[in-house]
Amino acid sequence: MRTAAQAQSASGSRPAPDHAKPLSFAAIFHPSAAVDSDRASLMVIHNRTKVAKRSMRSTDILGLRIHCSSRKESRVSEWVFESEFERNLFALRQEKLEAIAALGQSRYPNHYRATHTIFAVRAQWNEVSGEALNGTPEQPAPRVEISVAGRIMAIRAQGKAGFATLQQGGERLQIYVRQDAVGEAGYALYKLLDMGDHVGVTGYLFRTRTGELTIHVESLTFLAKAMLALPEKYHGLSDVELRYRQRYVDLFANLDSREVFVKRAKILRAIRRFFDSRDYLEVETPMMQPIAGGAAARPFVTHHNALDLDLYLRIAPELYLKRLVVGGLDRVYEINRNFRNEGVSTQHNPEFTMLEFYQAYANYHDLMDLTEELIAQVAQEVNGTTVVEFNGHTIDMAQWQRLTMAEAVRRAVPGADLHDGKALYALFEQHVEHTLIQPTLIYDYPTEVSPLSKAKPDDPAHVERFEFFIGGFEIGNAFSELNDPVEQRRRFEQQLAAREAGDDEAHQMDEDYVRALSYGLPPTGGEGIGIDRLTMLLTGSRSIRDVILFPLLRPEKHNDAQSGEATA
RNA sequence: GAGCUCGUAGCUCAGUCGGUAGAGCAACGCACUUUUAAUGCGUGGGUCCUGGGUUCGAUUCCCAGCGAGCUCACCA
Repeated sequence: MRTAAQAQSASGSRPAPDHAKPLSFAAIFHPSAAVDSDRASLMVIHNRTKVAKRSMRSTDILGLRIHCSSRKESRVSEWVFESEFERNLFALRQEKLEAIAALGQSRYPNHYRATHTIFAVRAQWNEVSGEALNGTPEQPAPRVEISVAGRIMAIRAQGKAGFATLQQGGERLQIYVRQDAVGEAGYALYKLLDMGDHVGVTGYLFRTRTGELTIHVESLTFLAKAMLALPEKYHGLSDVELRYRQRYVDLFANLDSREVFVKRAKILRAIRRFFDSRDYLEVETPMMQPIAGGAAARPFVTHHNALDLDLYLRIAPELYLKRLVVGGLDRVYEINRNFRNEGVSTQHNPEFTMLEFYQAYANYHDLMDLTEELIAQVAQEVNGTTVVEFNGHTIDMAQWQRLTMAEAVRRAVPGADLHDGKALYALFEQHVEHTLIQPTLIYDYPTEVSPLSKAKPDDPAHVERFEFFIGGFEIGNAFSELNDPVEQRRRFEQQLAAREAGDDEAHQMDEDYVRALSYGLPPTGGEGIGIDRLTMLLTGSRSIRDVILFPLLRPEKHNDAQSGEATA
């Protein structure tokens, strides 16, 4: 209901109401969608006294109801505004916007041309002294004229002058606005500004008596208004649910949060550089697949209407990437989303980002070397060091340990039976995995637990497979790929039997994949690395939701509609 | 899916041994031309998550629901 209304108003096609209705968000945001007198009535809410405000809640103004607090009659507003406080604030800011327009400023200007980003200003003048910038009364320094734009994150007015802090590009810079420099209209504009507003300023750089680099503003341009209140300026937004649901607020209110996603982008860039420089080809394979293969997991199902075809969101790109190697793309990698219809936790999100790469003529030993190099190099590029702090541990992403699974289990569980593959793997998961804080490669997995891996030539009980662990959880999984089509078909048939026995995570038969292998897959090594988890490590984030911009949450329910039905 | 914890102003948090609530920031008004969590004085703002129960009375106690966090299980 909410989304439909918003979509309609956003498209501008919503017809004007044919009779007076409670003032809606759409009406405020798209004045053309509201009758003119709706706007006029907004203007009335000015200089309210307590008495005036109270009476306004239940009184018609100009024959139109404002409904400041009549929640049940104003459902659309109810969806948008959290409270009467917000509703009033929005209306008040709307008036300020009109007052700003009356000063000759555009309400929502189309552009602003700054000469510098705040980052650039800091880069160039952060170390320049106050003497050099300000000069002396006898010998003033030549002025550094610049203009920057940003969001107001702090504002302090003091009579006929004031300071504000602009934030842009994750950096902050103070501005100083005084009436005798910007004029009466300019200062009137300054006084109409609120925390969260966007402005552009032109002026010259100086340092205050406390030494802070500041723009002495000579021209102030209004750019956009914040119609809602910002989070508390000292603590920021700390409610984790709000941070995830309203990431747009989290990102500008908590610069640490922003930094995580900047780093995430750097990680992706570093990975691409790493593989590009080794002649890997970046590819994109289907996210919607008729058969969800390449991993053991429950898929999401969707439907293509025109083809009347059920499709699965992919649980892995693996089988398509190996088809490409059959096709002669010897080195391929893909960084993209996988979808698994399973639980959520601090380490699991239903959609997550996976790097997978395949290299013809390589085996798992080659991939071990490549992995250690990749992780160390990415850490170095992103953090400038290979050492990270994670969950109270100091981890060096360049110091690796390699152990066979049998050896790892033997150390943790003396006297354990190392010959039963499934039991060995269970012991590993139970006793070893969470202890692998420092980067560790575990190799030579039991064949029983590795259906897609190639057996060791001299030891059919083990396969050429490794996983690697950092911070106590798995980051990647790699093996020499099974490329015998007869063996592959046999394993699919085993999976099919398991599926019929009720295992809905067992692989489906993929005839076309077997056919691809039948054309000849060269000996190939392949690996998958969880990008979200790697990002957690490199940013010190303890939850996967802290490294995913919009993690999956249950939609918020608005209680008056829901609870009414529930109790009926 | 199970267990534990949490839900009070826009935000960050107190508090009520059961008698319908407070602070700081934010907002509004006034003062203030080098402040920076500006300051001073004043004002407004709350279905204390929702529903039910116990009670003279529930934001507080009990039950259920919704949402979130953590841990465990499955999984990467």
